[in-house]
Amino acid sequence: MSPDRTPAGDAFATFAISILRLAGHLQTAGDALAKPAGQTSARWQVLAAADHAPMSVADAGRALGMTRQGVQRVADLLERDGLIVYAENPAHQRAKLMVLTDGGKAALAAIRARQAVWADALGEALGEKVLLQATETVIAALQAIEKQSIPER
Amino acid sequence: MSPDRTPAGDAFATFAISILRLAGHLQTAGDALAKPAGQTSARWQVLAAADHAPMSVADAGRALGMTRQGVQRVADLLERDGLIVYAENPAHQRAKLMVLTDGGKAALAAIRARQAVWADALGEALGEKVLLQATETVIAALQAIEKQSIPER
DNA sequence: GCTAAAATGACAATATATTGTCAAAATCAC
DNA sequence: GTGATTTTGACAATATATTGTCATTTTAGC
Repeated sequence: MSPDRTPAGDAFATFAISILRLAGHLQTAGDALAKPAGQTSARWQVLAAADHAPMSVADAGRALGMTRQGVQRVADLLERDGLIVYAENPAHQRAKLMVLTDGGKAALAAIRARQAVWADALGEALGEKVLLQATETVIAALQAIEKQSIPER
Repeated sequence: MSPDRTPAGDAFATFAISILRLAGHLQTAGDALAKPAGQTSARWQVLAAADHAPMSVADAGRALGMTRQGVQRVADLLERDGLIVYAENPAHQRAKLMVLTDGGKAALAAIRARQAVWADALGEALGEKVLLQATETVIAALQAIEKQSIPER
C-alpha cells in the first residue's frame, strides 16, 4: 500500500510537489505581470527570446522548451499585433528570423520593469543567500532528471 | 533597458526561471510514470486526492489548485474508465463523493510503485539534506507569493 | 555533386485548460 | 424560519497545447 520510499526518496517527492505548486503560482504571477502590456507568460517568453537574439521559431522552441508549433502560434499572434516581424534569414531561406519591433521592445520593457519591482520585493523577503542555494539544488535536479530515463514499464 | 534589479531580485528571478524549467520536466516525468497505468499526471493527482479521502469535485479542485471544471472533466474520464465511482454524499445532495474502485486503487498503487523507484534514485543522487533545505525555500517562496499581490497596472 | 537524412514552417486534428453562465442546493445573516 | 449569498455540478464557448502529417529546404555522408 504505502510506496516504501527511502528518506531521500521522500525528500525528493515532497521537493517535487512543492516545485509544481510554486510553478503554478509563478505562472499566474507571470501572466499578471504581462497583462498590463496586453501579453501573457508565453508571449513574454517568446518576446524575450527574440530580443536576446533574433532567431527562428524552431530555435525559440528549443531555447524555451516549447514545441515548435506552440511557438509558431504565439509568434504569429505577436506578428499580427505588430510586436515582432519575420525578417529574412541570410543563412536559411525557409526559417525567417523573429525580430522585435519598437512596439515589441516597448512592451517587453514595460513587463521587465514590473517584473523587477516584483522580483526585488520577493528577493528581499526571501534572502539572496538561500535563493542562490535553492537555485543550485533546482539546477542539480534539472540535470539529474535530464540524464535519468524512465523505463516504459 | 536593463531591468535594474537588486542582487536579491536577480537571485529571485533566476530562481523562478529554474523552478519553471524544472516543473516542466517534472510534469513530463509524472506523465511517464503514470502512462503504463494508462493515466496522466492530472488523472494521477485526482486519483490520489480521492484516495486520501473521498471528496467532491470542488473539494479536489481546491486541494489541487485546479479549476472545478478541470477536475470535473478528469473525474468524468476516471468514472467512465471505472477507476472511481460517484457515491452519495450524506452531507450534500448535489456534491457526490469520488471514491476509488478496486481498479482505481490498483492503478494508483502501480503508479506509486514506479514513482517510489524514480524518487529514490533522484533523492539518492541529490542528497536528502539539500533537498530538505531547498524545499524549505520553495515553501517560503510559496507563502511569500501568496501574500504578495501584483497591482493591476 | 548526389543522395539520404534531418530540420522547418504550414496545416490539421485532437486533447486539454480556461472562462462564463445557469439552475439547484447549501450556507449565512438576521 | 426567511431571504440573500455562496457553492456546486452541468453545459457551452473559447483559448491554449499536443500530436501527427506534409512539402520544402537544409544539412550530412560519401
